[in-house]
Parts: sequence; C-alpha cells; structure tokens
Amino acid sequence: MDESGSARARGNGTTPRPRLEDVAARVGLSTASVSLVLRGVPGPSERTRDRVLKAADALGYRPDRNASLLARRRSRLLGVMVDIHSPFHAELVEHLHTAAQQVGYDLVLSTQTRTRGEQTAVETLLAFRSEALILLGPTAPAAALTALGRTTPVIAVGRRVASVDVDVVRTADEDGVGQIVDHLAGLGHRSIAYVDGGKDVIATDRRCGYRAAMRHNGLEAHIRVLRGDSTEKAGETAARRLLGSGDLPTAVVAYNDQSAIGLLAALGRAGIAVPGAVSVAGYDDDTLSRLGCFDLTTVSQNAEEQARHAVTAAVERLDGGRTAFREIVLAPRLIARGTTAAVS
Amino acid sequence: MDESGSARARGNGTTPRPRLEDVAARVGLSTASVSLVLRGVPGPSERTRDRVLKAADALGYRPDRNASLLARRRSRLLGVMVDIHSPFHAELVEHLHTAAQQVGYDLVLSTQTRTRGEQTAVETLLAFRSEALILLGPTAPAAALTALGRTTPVIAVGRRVASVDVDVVRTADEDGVGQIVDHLAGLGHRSIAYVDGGKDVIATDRRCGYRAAMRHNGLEAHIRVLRGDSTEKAGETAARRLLGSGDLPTAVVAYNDQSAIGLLAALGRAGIAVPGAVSVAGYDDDTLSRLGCFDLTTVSQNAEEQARHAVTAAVERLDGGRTAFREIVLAPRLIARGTTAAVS
DNA sequence: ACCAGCATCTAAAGCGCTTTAAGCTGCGTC
DNA sequence: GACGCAGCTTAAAGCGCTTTAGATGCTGGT
Repeated sequence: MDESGSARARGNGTTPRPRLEDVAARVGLSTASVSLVLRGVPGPSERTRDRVLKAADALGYRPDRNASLLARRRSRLLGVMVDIHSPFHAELVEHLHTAAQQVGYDLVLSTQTRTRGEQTAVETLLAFRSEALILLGPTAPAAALTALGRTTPVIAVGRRVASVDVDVVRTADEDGVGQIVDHLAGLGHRSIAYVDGGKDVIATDRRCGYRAAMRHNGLEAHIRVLRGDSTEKAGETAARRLLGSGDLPTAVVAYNDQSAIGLLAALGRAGIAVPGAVSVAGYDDDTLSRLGCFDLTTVSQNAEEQARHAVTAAVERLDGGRTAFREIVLAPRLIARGTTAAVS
Repeated sequence: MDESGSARARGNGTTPRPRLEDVAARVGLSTASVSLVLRGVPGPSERTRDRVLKAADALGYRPDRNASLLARRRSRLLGVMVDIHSPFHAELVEHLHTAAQQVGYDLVLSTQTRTRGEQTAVETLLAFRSEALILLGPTAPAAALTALGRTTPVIAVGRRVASVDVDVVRTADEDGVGQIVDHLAGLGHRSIAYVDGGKDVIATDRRCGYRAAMRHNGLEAHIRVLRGDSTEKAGETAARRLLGSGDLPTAVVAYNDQSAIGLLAALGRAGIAVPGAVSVAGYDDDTLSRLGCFDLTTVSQNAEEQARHAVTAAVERLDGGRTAFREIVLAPRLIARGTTAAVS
C-alpha cells in the first residue's frame, strides 16, 4: 500500500502532514533538491523546479517552520510584545508586519494582559527563538531591559530607557504634550488640567511635558494633575472628579486618546459642551480620534514611521553588524481638530 | 580557553545561547538527564535535580521551544487568529490564554489586518505547527474552512459554519438581537432601525435576527436596515444618514458595540438626547460599553465561557479522541443599561 | 557468592529541515 | 583519449531537543 515503504501510520485516523521527504519521494529526488527548489535557491534545473513545485502542491506540502528554523542557524523572527487592548499598539503591529515582511523577517506576537505579565510575554518570545525583541511601551524597569538587551537585541518603542543596551524608538512625548498646552494657551486657555496616565516612564514624560509647558506659558498656578491610567475609564473618572469639584477648567489634556474619549463621553453626558465650555485633547491619534463623531484634537505619534524605524533598528543589529546603541526620537505632530477651541 | 573543547565561537561577539549540552557539561551529566530534570519528569535523584537546576540557572539556560517541539511529536500549540483591532477579540484572547494554560497548551497568535488576509494568518499558524486552530470570527467561506478542518482541528468562534468538519463555539446571535428588539418593543418602541455589520455570516445572522424579531413584534412595516460594518465609523455614518433623512427612529440597534459607540457619539454631537429622544443598543458587551460614560445597552457574549469552550473543543479533538463535529451555542444575555428607555 | 529488583543514569536514534562538500554527467579542448 | 569544467544532484552532518532501550551500580535475599 505504501509505495515508498516508509510506513508512518498514526492510528488515530489522521494523516501526518507531508514532509520534505514525501515530496522528494514523489518526484524521485533527494530532499536536498526539493529544499533548494522550495526556497528558490538557484541550482536546480527548470524541469526539476517544475516537477517539485507540482508535487508539493499536489501533496499540500507546507514547510515546517520549526524544523527549518532549527536547521538554519537563524530564525528570522522578530518577537513583538503588545498590549492587546491598546488601539495604538494594534496600529503599530499592522505596520510592523509590513515593515518586517519587506526585509524578510516574520513576526511572532505575544501579549501581556491583566493576568499575564511582560516577563511571561518576553519569555514566550524568546522561547520561540526571536532574534530580536520589539517591545511596545514596556513598563519594566530599565535595569531589567538592560539585562535583556545584553543577550538579545531589544528595541523599546514609545518610551525612553536609560540604558545603552537597548535601542529606543519613540516620539518626544514631553514636546508633544507641550505642543498641546501651547496650542490651548494660544487659544486663550489658562485653566488647563491634565489627566495622568500612571507611574510608568511614558506617563511620567507626558506629565512632565505638561508641567513644563504650563510653566513656560506662565500658567504655573493653574497646574492641576488628576490621577488616571491609560483606559477610557480613567478619563471618565477624571471628568466626574472635575465636575464634582465645582471648579471646571476650560481645557483638559489627557494622557492618551482612550482617556480623552472617556472624558469626552462623560462631559457630553453631563451636558458640558465640548469645545464650547471645555476643550479636550488626547494623545496618539488613534483611529477613534479621527472619527468625525469624536474629532479629537490629539498628537500623532506616526505609528508607521515608528514601526519602520523599529524594524530597521532590529535589522541593523542583526544583519548590519551595528553594536552601538541607537535612539531614534521622532517629532510629534499636533493634530488640531474639533475638540479644542478658543476660550469664550 | 574552552574547557569542553567544543568551540562554538560566533565571530560577531555575541555568545550563542546556552544549550542543553552546555548545562549537561557543567554538571558532568548527559543531556538526557538534564532534559528529564528540566521537564520535571520523575527519575533523576534529588541531588541531581538540584545541581541541574542550579547550573541551568547560572547559565541562564532557556529551552529552545522549536527544538523541543520538533523532538516531541507534539507541539502543544494552539493557533489563534484574531483581528487585532477588535476589543472583543482582545478579551477572548485574554481568556484563551488562561484556559489554554490550564490544560498545558500554549497559544500562538496571528492577526489579520487590512493588509494581511485570513489566509496568511492561518498559514503562519500552521507553519508554526499549531495542532489546532481557533479562529475568532473568521469570514472565510464555509468551503475553505471545511478544507482546513479536514487536515487540522478547526474551531470557529462566534460564527455559524455550515460544515461538519469544523467545530463551532458561538452565541445564538439571532436570538441575541431578538432580545434587544423585544426589549425595545417592550419599552414601547415601534420605529426601530438597525445598523448592519456587513456581508459575513455573523452580520447576516444578526440582521436576520433583527428582521425576525421585528416581524414577530408586529413591526414589519418599521424594518429599516442601514449599511454598515464593524467599526465606530459605521455607526457614525449611519447616524448621519438617519439625521439627514428627517425621519429619525426612536431606537437604533447596532451590529456591535463599536458601531453603537459611533452612533452614540454622533447623535450626542448632533444634540439628540440618548435615551431621551433615541434609544441605542449594541452587541458584545465590550469593556467600553460597560463604562459609565457610555453605559450602553448591549448583549453579552460571555467571552470567558466561549474561550473556555473553544479550548476544550480543541483539546477534546487532540487528546480526547473526539472526531465527531461539535457545535456549542451559548445563550446570549441582554444587558440593559442606560442607553435604552421607554419611548416618550 | 549470586541474582533479582530497584533506582539512576546514558547512548543513540530520531524530529523535519538546511547546507556543504563531494559526486556524476556530458561537453568542448588540447 | 585525457582533461577541465560547467551544470545539476545528492549524501551526510548537523540544528537543540526528547525518548527509549539498556547500562550501571546498589540493595537485600537466599
């Protein structure tokens, strides 16, 4: 029954997936030739190529990535850690995919969640033999990242890292928030509050940016920071607190767009006109913020460019022989939309 | 310099990652023993365990997943296809992680995006040797899924599939939308519009659910379906169209929460009171819908339960010897919140 | 003294692929 | 006819791990 004589029964009824050897047997060639053909390496004759391709197709052959990764010394895999709840990360991932593909790398994703720490996510990526790690908005302490960076190229995206062992691609967050504050101040606002994003580095930078810009605009007395995090809920809570305080500012800057959306919705529900009574601004230029119904003034981080730079940084380390630390800081760009207006 | 005599220089300065052999050499044992210890297989003595563990730790050894997958016949990997832009998928993934972990499986994620089709995503998962595929809301035609299902266990989550070759875990969408319509009809609404979700199976089911429920409530004459898709933008566009038509319904049901949020925001901006003038309902019970500032009436799909069932279904096929098709249909649950109210 | 029986440990054969050196043609040359 | 040289193909040695059959060294029983 089995022409090749190599019985590979499985008992449970399913057929084992075809191997290189199976397609080789089918065309009477060695696995070496088949491998060559399938990877498009020059060498095999036209006739051989044809036959192999046809046979592989007929068998539904699909190379086993793991085996091939193991055999090549390289995996050509970039590990990406994302927060699956973040719309901004979603966008980055999208662009990372195309950027990686262009340079012949593949992506393996791992997500941290409420129940799954960064550490676990990174372990997973490493276990898959990622050659480099692209960490989106990591919150781990610099020391931990440094340790990681010494064994594997690490590219931190979106945040500053005080270490020469990890590359960084980010936008100048302080400056970005500064632009917003300047924009609002320029519209005549003086009482500008800020909804914080938490304790991590990114949040710290933005908060500092806010403080600095307020001082710079002579509004030191109006500095007002409300506790928050990166979720819509944070914006909502902050709005409630502002409303309850009886001292509504004329403008509120949020840590990110998600938080700003929360603000927007809560203010709207309370009957506060935006931007009539209060101006609101976010950060990230998420897809949502662009929607006409939110039309949120925000700051663009240019996801595509950051993704491209991140992949480039990884490839430079892996294939370009770069060993020197590299930090790429992109200029954030204010996107003035409909939620900010001159103070009345 | 190299005590063990096995020179593994790399030239580029980086040290190759330690292998089983390295830790074996360090404690003067065979790789077999080390492998046993590291996987917690009974056999090795207490003393040996200790020494191996210490050595592995000292070397920073990290097993190479690929190699071990290759050596075991099994990969213990479940491939998950997600839409990285969907908040509902994000929730599912979270629960899938914990469910998989409990039964000793790992997840590999692959995302389809605007620029990356389902086909590609699945290819990736298969290339990683996933033993089963969990597809979240696949839009591929049943025939394609069937073909896939014949070679690999496939679990489609969230949608009906007319095929006995793929397992299905979903909620009764028709019923879910029906519950919403009934709820609204019970509140006295007659003019209830629906914002569609597209052409795929899930969207079709929900649309049919709407139509059926309208008829069932004697509101056939009020059936009104607006074109849309699964994004916030769809809701926004639909709102604009409704406002422009001069014939505002008293209630609008959206395909999903994202669309509903778009509706909500656009109506709010236009000064239409929700639920005062118009009631709005969504579907999915996303994190966002639970927020006080949106407080959206919706239908819960119970992500956690679906995730658990999906993993169970996969494991039953893989380890339980099940070969018969299985469809698990969960009952959707209406979550009446603040965006729906009695018609005035 | 000998062997059964146990607790430990290891040699060696893969897993499905890549890669390199060597092999085999057949051809034109001198 | 020996030689060199393309052009194509393949044998075989891994990649880092798991796994199985079997080796080894004990114990205690007879």
